[in-house]
Amino acid sequence: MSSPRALALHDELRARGERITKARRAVLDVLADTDEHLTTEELLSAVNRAEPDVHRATVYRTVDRLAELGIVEHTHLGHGPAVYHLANDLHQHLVCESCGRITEVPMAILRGVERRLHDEYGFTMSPMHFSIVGRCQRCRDEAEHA
Amino acid sequence: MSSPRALALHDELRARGERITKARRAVLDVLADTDEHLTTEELLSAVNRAEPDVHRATVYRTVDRLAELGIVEHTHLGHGPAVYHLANDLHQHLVCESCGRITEVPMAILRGVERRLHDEYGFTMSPMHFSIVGRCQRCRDEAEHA
DNA sequence: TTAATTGCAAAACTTTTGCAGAGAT
DNA sequence: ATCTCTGCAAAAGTTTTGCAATTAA
Repeated sequence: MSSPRALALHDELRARGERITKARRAVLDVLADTDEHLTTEELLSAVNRAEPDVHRATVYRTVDRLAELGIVEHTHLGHGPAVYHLANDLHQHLVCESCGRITEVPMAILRGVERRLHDEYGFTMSPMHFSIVGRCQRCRDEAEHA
Repeated sequence: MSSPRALALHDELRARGERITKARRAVLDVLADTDEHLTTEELLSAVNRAEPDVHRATVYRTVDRLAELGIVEHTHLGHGPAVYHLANDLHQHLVCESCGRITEVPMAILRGVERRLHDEYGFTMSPMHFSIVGRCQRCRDEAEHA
């Protein structure tokens, strides 16, 4: 039931000397199968639908490992737990502090800051780990008409 | 023992109908007295040096209240607890993922992104709540010579 | 075989909450 | 006097860890 995308990841992992277990397979299957950003708790539920015995601690350890390997990334959308997703397709998250809507924007939006931080501060920015908080168009409009 | 800055905040709070208690006084004194960014735990220790009976829960409630009033802000530097500081003097934090060094840069650095997010996405950015993670000059140099 | 990985249970860590009493205005 | 705020204790929510057993390679 693993998608082609998941299968490719299995191969990559094996090539890097990692073991493919039923827990890891299930985690990768879930992540490869969705565009959502999942908390560990959501990930656990989804994994448990396929593999009821996989333990919460294993999910934590698995995403940690996958993160070290650069295969998953996590992001903080706000307070509360981090959300995980596959590491391809990097993008930046805008979170509306009013309605919670999440908008994904290309990393290119940050190129200017990236350049300035590098030139003026010698600081090399990593792909954004945190979201940008603010207010979306719709909520802004609503606020104006109030 | 309250600094002039702290005293001004007492006045502001009273003017806004808030009560000045020994816990709140202590919290404000600590925050007004440092340029550091403190976790609640650090804040608690500092507060307890002056007021040993002030409880952890009260510190949480106090910073929450002060945040609602716009008097303090908190920022996430990385994983782990948030850090609190007085709300004036807004700046953006760069955190080096290698050595942990924190660099403060003026918010102006983000003006370009702010503009693009507004123009292209109708999104109004709030003063940055999250830090920018990356690698500082020194760690970058060290990595190159290895 | 054997070293990595897991399940479990327990703990660690951060934050929140209900409630009765203390305290600021 | 009134109503906010506090201390306490307990719980809730998230993540980590030690260890023995399992399992992929």
